[in-house]
Amino acid sequence: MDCVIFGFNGDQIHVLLIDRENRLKNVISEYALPGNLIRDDENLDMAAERVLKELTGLSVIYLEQFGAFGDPDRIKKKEDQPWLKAVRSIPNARVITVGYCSLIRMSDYELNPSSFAKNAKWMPLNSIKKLPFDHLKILNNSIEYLRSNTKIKPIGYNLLPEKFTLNQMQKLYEAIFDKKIDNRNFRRKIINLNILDKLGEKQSGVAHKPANYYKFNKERYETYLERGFFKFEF
Amino acid sequence: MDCVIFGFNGDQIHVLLIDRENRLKNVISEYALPGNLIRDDENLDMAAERVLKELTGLSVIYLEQFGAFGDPDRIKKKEDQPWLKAVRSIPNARVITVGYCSLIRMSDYELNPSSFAKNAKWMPLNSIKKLPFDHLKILNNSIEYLRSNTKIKPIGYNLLPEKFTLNQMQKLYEAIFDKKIDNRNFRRKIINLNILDKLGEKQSGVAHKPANYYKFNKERYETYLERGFFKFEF
DNA sequence: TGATAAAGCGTTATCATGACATTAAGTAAT
DNA sequence: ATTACTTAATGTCATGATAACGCTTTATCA
Repeated sequence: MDCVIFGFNGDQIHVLLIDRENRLKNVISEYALPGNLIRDDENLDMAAERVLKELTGLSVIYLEQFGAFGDPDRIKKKEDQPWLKAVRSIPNARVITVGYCSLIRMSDYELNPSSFAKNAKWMPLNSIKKLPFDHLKILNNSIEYLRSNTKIKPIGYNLLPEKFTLNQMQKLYEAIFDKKIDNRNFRRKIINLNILDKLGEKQSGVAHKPANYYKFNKERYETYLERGFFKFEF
Repeated sequence: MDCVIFGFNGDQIHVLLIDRENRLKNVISEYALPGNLIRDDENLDMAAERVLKELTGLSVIYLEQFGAFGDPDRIKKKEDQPWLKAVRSIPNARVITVGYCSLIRMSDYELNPSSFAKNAKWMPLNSIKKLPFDHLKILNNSIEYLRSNTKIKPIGYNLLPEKFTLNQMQKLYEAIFDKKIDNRNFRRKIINLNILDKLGEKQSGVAHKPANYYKFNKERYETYLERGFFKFEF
């Protein structure tokens, strides 16, 4: 069970990683996706929730399964052995993992790592070049999943602040798809979905024309999702 | 590891099931998705291929993973116990399964079931109301996967006969989406994809205007897939 | 030779898309 | 008070895709 948690801070996509360092047992500092074994009495969704909570302190997140990974040699890299020996009762047992991912707004969640993981931290997606096991592959698959999913349903509901400006939302899309989007076309498309409410409020204290705040209309957003709808691209 | 193999006979979608009957060990006749345990030395894709081959005799099929299933009680149904006791060394061990699916043309494959499964047979999708374990859930998930996938890439390449008429192809789409499609619009859209070659040949022996045969142009079809493309609906 | 059955063609109105430039509304500096 | 600066916000047009729809063609069969 491994979790890929994407966070957005208004500018960049980040991924939540934990440090597996364990000095007592001679495991050097290294960041990895939060993951652990599944227990016999829980289903996969529950396991994902529990593992994430235990390792990072995060809870009440909607997690989605995006794939299973089971190369026999995924835990055979030399540098991963000390950690396996330190924490697993059968260090070299075959392990198949199921990947779960989620999107959250970074500012909403305080990170409360348990003692198991010495640290949990946000890493900018672009700066992640190396991860233990097959975590890089898992991460890449989750990004692919995220992107293709975003084409099917509008995101942002779990990712943007309660109230936000259209330009913030646009930046989120630009971050996910890693490209510029025309702002007039973006606005037209989003507005026409009719799932946002324009609040009376405006930004204040900014040295330029203040933007209007919007929020998701929960009811219409959910109706929209239920209907199933497609073609959501830029 | 469970496999959902969809077949098309020109009219209806079928699913490949195996009969788990085992008289020696007191297991009564019942059809299930072909599935078995994963071995320690194979990856998931290989396991899916092997399991399918062993249970049904089918090989060289492109299998795609569509999900993992792991409710703790998925193997706890009373009526599934005799079979588990008959074939598993630890009958009540927790089992998580990974689902793979594929599409084939029924006429291409002779079914050569091994001794393990007394019989493999094609069942019309619509007539499947009950399956052991959580196989019904797995089947439903695979259909969902199939449909949403079909929106992203044109199918038929693995499913239609070598040469086929546009109306056959349309029937395939109608079967998958379970709805009528306007034939003029269907033709226009498919033709414009430019991945089919019109053969000179026509049907013969039919009591009406004979249809032209088409076939996939492998090269253009693959170029098309590589580019990645979206919006394939009716 | 006429009935029947499916194949196959073409038009039109509507809608979504992408490309593109200017004005509006605030703060900050002088 | 004026000007500079920065981001928000808006409108149009040409193009391409889509859905809805009716009629003609080509074969077999009676």
